[in-house]
Amino acid sequence: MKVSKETTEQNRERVIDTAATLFRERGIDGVGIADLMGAAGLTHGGFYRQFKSKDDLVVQAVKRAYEDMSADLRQRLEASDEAPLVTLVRHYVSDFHRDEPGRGCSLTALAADAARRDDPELRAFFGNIVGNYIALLTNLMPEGDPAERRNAAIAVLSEMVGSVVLSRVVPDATLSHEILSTVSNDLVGRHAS
Amino acid sequence: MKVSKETTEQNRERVIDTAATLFRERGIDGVGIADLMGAAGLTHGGFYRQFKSKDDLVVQAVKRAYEDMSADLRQRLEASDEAPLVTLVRHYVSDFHRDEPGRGCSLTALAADAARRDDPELRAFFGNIVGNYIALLTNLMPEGDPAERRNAAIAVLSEMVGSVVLSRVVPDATLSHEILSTVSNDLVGRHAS
DNA sequence: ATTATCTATAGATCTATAGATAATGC
DNA sequence: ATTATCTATAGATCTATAGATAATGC
Repeated sequence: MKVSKETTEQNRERVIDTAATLFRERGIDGVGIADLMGAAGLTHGGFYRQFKSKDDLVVQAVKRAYEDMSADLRQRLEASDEAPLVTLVRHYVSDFHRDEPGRGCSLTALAADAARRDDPELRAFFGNIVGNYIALLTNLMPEGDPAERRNAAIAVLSEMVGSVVLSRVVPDATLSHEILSTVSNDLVGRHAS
Repeated sequence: MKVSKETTEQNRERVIDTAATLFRERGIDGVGIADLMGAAGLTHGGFYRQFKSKDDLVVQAVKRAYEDMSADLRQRLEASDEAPLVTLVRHYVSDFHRDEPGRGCSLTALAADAARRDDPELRAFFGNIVGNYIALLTNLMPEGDPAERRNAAIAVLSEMVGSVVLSRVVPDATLSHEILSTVSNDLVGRHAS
């Protein structure tokens, strides 16, 4: 039952990847250790040699989710001919993002969950995510002095996050899509360079 | 141990009120039946004479939360001299709302939770909440044709909800407050009549 | 010999039900 | 007699731990 160091590391990485997806899909309380380890092809007993606790995994999974989302975003921005802000908004505020929470932004999938937890490390990392998005959007703002651009970035991030949260809870497909397309067009129209 | 019909009804109402608060504070999975009944001054065995299931209570608690929030909002709008949109935004996008999720809007506290549940009645009611907020905000828009006002309403609601969700997860008090004051000023400045 | 993973289980939850109890309301 | 609430408990989770097992890596 022992396994090579390389396989051990792969197993651990696979558990983190699986958790990053499942937590975003089902919420933190919606994923048990046995569930998770089963989904990663292991049994639950091995978990506590890989991680100190469930909270420990949660932090690592949220970090992984953010890294993956950031890398995906970077690729999309490099591959696109449009203004980066337009590419970002069109991708974030989309039916795709709504329907694929497990591959999407933790701010839409897990922020409300995380806000209720008092784990300082988790909360600090969410603070970093928010700060990084604000910094990114501030840089992408086409006009205004630095303070104006930061304010615009905060407004845009709030609108992006809110629209995805609302679109996910609304069961009527027409209204759900209307929210996303309206916000996407509003942001692109208001801030396109 | 039996109790008068009047007291019975009071007890039931108190359980719903307690649930409306606790679910918003701790999330739906964060409140057990025993917890809830204890907080309402009863024992957990009585729960299933009052409600068909936990899901049944969840729907009623979210409805109660919405009714209470709506009544409070109506009072504030009536009592205020400012433009209703300004009063609404200043109240919704505020440190008070951030710090009192148990008395606030379910869209900020529970929408992400609810989006993961497949209870059609719960989802339908969240759809109604979103639809009602959009209708209210559409009416409060100072200018534009109906389609423009509806689009603006959707954008404003998204920004309101997003700002409160973000402010709650950010542990740094300065950044958290900055998000709320920036969004509040942005919305008031952009849409004040 | 070491150790990654396994099986098994402890102890604490959780939702839900069963049956006892005691006060209301016919 | 009816019934709202109580105590007690079933059965299914959940996080976490203990000890067995078997393959790696010295």
